[in-house]
Amino acid sequence: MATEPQESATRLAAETWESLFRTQVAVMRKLQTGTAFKALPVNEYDVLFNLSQCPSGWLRLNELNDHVLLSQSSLSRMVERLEKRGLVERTTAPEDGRGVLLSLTEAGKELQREVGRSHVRDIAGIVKPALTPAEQRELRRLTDKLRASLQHR
Amino acid sequence: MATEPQESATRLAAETWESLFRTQVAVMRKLQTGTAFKALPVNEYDVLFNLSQCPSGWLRLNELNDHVLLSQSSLSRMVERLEKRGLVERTTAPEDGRGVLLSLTEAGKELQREVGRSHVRDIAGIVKPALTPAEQRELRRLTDKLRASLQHR
DNA sequence: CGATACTAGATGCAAATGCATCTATCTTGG
DNA sequence: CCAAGATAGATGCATTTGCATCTAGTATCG
Repeated sequence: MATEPQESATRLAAETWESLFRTQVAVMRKLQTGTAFKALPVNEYDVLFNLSQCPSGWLRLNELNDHVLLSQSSLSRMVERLEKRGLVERTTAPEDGRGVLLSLTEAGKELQREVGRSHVRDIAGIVKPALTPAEQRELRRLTDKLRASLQHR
Repeated sequence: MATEPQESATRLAAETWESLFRTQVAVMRKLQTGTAFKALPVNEYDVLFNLSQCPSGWLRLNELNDHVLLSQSSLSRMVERLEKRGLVERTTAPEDGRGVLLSLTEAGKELQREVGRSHVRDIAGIVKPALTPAEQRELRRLTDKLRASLQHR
C-alpha cells in the first residue's frame, strides 16, 4: 500500500459509502421512470410503507421521522395532507399529550398495497438480472449490519 | 420453501433493495447531523462532487442530471444559483448549440475539497466501526455490480 | 434543401421543503 | 409543589422543487 493503514481504511470506508449512495441514486432514478411512482411521490409512499410495517399499526410522528429523509416540519405537513386525503389517521398519544400517533386508514392500506405491488415488480426487474440470489442475500446482510450499527448508539 | 421459486426470488430482490434503501436513509440522516452538511446542502454538495470527479473538468448538464436525484428544471436552477455564487462556470457546448457545459471554478473546487474532507471523516466514523475491511470491499463490489447493470441498458 | 420530429435547457407557476420560532406538554432539581 | 429546562409538534415565511410548457438548436426523411 502506498498510504498509511489509517488513511487507507478511511478511504475504503468513503469509497464504500460512495458506491452505496451512487447505486441508490441510480436505482431510484430508474424506479421513478416506472409505473409505481406515477401514482404517488416517493416520499409519500415511504411514509405509507413505514406505517404499514409498524406491528401495532400506530407510530409516533417523531419515530416516523427517524425513518424518512424529511425535516420535522415537512413531515408534519405531509401527514396533514395525507390525513386530508383520507389515507392516514391522527390521534393524540394517550401517555403524552404532546405526541401524535399515526396509522393508515383502510384506503391508505389499500393504496400502499397497490403501489407496493407495482413497486416490487419494478425492483425485481432491476435487481434480479444484476445479482445472483446469493449475492443479494450477502448485500442484504451487509446493509442490515451497517444499519444495525447505527441504531445501537 | 413455502412459496414458488419465482415469487420468492422476487421477494428476495425487494428485500435486498429495501435494506439498501433503508440503510441509505439511516446513514444520510446521521450525516446530516454532522458538520459537513451544515456548510452546504446535500444536493449542492452532490453536484459539486460530481463535477469534481469528471476527468475533463467539464460535464454536460444532462449528463450531470443522470447522476443526481433532481428534476431537469430543478438542476437547471440550482446550477444557475451555484454560478451566481461563483462556484460553477457555464459555457455553451462547442459541438451542440443547445447544450451547456459545466465546470467548477477555483472557489468551487476549494469548497468541494473542504466539505469533502469533513464529509469523509463523518463517513469513516460511521462505516469503520460497522463493517470489517473485507465486508466493506464486498459491499462495494456488490453495489458497483448492481449499478453497472443499470448503466449497460 | 426544407418540413417535421426530436433533444437540451429555460421559465411560469403552484406545491413542497426547511429554518426559525412558537405553543403546549412533560421532566427535573430545589 | 413550582420554576427552569427539555421535548413534540405546529406555523410563518422565504427558498426550492417539479410539472407543464416554451424556445432554440439539431437530426431525419422526403
